[in-house]
Amino acid sequence: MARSPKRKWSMEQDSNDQMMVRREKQERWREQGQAYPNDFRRDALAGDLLARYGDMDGAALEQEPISARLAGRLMSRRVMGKASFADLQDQGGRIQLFLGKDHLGEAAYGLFRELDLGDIIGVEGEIFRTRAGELSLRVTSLRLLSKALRPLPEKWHGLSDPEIRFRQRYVDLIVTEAARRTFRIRAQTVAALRQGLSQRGFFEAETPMMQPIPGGATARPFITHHHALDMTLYLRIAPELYLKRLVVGGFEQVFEINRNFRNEGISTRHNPEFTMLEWYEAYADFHRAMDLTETLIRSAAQAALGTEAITYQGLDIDLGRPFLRLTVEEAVRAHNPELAQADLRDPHCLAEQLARLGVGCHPGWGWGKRLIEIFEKTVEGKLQQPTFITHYPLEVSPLARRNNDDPEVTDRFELMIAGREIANGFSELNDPDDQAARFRAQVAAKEAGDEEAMFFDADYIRALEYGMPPTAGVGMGIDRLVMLLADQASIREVILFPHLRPEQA
RNA sequence: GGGGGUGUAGCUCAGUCGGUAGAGCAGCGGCCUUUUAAGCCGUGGGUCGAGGGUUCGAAUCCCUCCGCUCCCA
Repeated sequence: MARSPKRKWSMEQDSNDQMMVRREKQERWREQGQAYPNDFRRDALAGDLLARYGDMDGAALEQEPISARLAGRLMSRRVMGKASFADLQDQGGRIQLFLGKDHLGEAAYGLFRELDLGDIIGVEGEIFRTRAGELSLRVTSLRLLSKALRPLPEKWHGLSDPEIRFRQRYVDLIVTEAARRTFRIRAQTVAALRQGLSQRGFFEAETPMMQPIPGGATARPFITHHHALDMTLYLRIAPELYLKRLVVGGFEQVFEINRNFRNEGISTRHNPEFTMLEWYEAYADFHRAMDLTETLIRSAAQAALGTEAITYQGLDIDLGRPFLRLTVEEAVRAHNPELAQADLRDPHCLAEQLARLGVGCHPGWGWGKRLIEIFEKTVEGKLQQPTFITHYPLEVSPLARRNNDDPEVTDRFELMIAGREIANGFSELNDPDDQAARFRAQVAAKEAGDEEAMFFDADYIRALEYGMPPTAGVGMGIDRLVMLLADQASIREVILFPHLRPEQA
């Protein structure tokens, strides 16, 4: 599969006139002594200085000078002969520097004029307010700490090519404030979820990423090989069966936040590796799981955004109001008025409805699978405000507990927000005999050609035979939740290094 | 897999009817001590994604391929 070489990606030969100039400067810098010093120590961050002294007026600052040592990247420059302004960016923000020949001295001012945008520098000086009123640092000494050999993208428009933004995320993070914000939201979301579970007594576990039998979900796995043991291993598609083994073991409230891998297509909503939160709570049912799901999402929004009223792609979504709760059958009937209640369990009526919708109906599908196909086609995308859809058919819920009143459905829910599945949870199936039967049905489906169907996990059955307490569990897609909170349309915007095709053949 | 968009200087983008490549930022050389998309004067920089075709002549028209991107399945 030969690919045409793309000049902007070639690693070794892509030097240009600007890089030549920077390399010459680097060479001169090397000749002057230690070219990559690491003895500069800062004592402040740009954002902290702005927060702390932003309200202090110029006169007060002159009376009681505050000195600071800052380090960061030179992002812009305004040179006016013997005095200049520049912007320094560090992890806490961006602050303006004032560099006057009088304060800096001839030699250091000369060094400043040699600098290039993107260089990493260390500065020392005093806080003051400019004539225009901007809090700035009057620099009294300056050092080059690391030379930028490559020019930065344009200062005003920044980086707009999405391919370069994802491939060279380091450049994107330097120049795109919105990208930095998205990943701050992500970190705060994960931290809030972790804290919310920890403070309720949940135990954080790490279970295998490489599994001999990939379980806990219906998906095609990645396959790998362990050489020393000469055995096939699968990258996990879910941690579920291991976390429930831990519940058997006595960790009655347990959770994990980690990566899952699914060997499926790539789209604006799918990345081959994605982050999942799963938690399990013994002596709870799916109603309790829905309550906790709701609470955790609210606290994540509050932690990351400071509000529960969000806007997603122009749509106002209120996470503060109680989430709606509807059964699958109620939702399907509401959006398919031509179906009567009795039709919902009638495979023939459902097949006719699928045909009307232009969806093919596989002969192996029972009424439950057919009903879910209709749900996904006619309802799912319309559920904009947070809605729990409950009581999924048994056929599509091989790990969920049967409903007491209606053994054809399970005590399961999915949470839909902005037309997308955000979480999936249920009262866990803890009857080992029922679970074994469900696994056998999955194996039959796999043998009939369903690549996504589950394997039979005998050790998991053995674990259940020791007795698992009645338990509720939830899985929450972190990437999709972050997309929602950060108002991003593509999963690539919320994953630091999304999967892309390789740069060169 | 199907359809739409797109690929031109380091970055962001123009490029008319097919006539041999442009701007801003960045760079380089000057001037300039309160600017903030600083300003002014001067100046270098191009495999127009790749390959093929049509043509006297192709960034432009046609074909194939590659990448990115959006929508649909």
